[in-house]
Amino acid sequence: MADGDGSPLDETLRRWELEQAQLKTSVKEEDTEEWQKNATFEGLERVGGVDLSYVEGNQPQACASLVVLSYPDLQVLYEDCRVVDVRAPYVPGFLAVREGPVLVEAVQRLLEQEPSLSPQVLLVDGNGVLHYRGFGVACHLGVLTGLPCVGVAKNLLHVDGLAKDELHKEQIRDLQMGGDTFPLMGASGRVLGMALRSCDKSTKPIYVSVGHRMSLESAVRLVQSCCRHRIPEPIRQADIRSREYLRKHPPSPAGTAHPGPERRDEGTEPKH
DNA sequence: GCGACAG
DNA sequence: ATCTTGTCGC
Repeated sequence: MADGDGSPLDETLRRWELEQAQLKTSVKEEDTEEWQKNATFEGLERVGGVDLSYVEGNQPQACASLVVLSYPDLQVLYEDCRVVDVRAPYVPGFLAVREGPVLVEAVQRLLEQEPSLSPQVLLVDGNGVLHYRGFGVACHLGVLTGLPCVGVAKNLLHVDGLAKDELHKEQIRDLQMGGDTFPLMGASGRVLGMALRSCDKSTKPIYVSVGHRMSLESAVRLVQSCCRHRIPEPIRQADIRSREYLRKHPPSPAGTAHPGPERRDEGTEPKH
């Protein structure tokens, strides 16, 4: 994206790029799970979802949430919400740098503490290979957790010629019912993902792309089978619960780091 | 050159 | 991402 002019920001972006490129290199042949091979996903029992909720716009504190739902009935089996520090800023193309670390931690906690509840696949809020460098947050999480991952974005990332142009809008209008899709083919000719009308109610599609250890076809079918609303239930629950958790456990403003539950003063200014 | 740009 | 009121529909 940016040409190197030597600015500190540029340096940082280049470093992030290299780190991600390194991770991408470690991706091996797409090995898939047994349950992906049959049309009804027999053998699939647990689907995970992750999301972050923020306080205002740029506070370091956020709530990271990981939920695991039963499949196919989509009942919550596991929930983990906690306030975390998010250091990196949001930079389009580098969402994984911002949200990846805390989400990986959440997954690893589950794998260690409740392995029997481990998700067999993870739905991620963001893109997979539908990404500037073919390595979105869903790929990133997949590599670092080893779990099959699917990227689910609520908005189209403009990459490889894809854009919300007239053609795109027309294709959206042609989506008649829940389950309808159209491929997202970049100028390179490669299919980077699928636009999916996830339910009858909403006319705005979601954008599904491969994250890790799964085919696009399976990914789309899986996501659609998890949709009671526009957003697939695992991600939706993670979103709802992280937001609720923040509301109930408001992080202290700034600098007031450690749990300082007590404040004596009622007003800002001591009256004299 | 400017703008567009997952969350 | 987050801030917002009402409103339409099952």
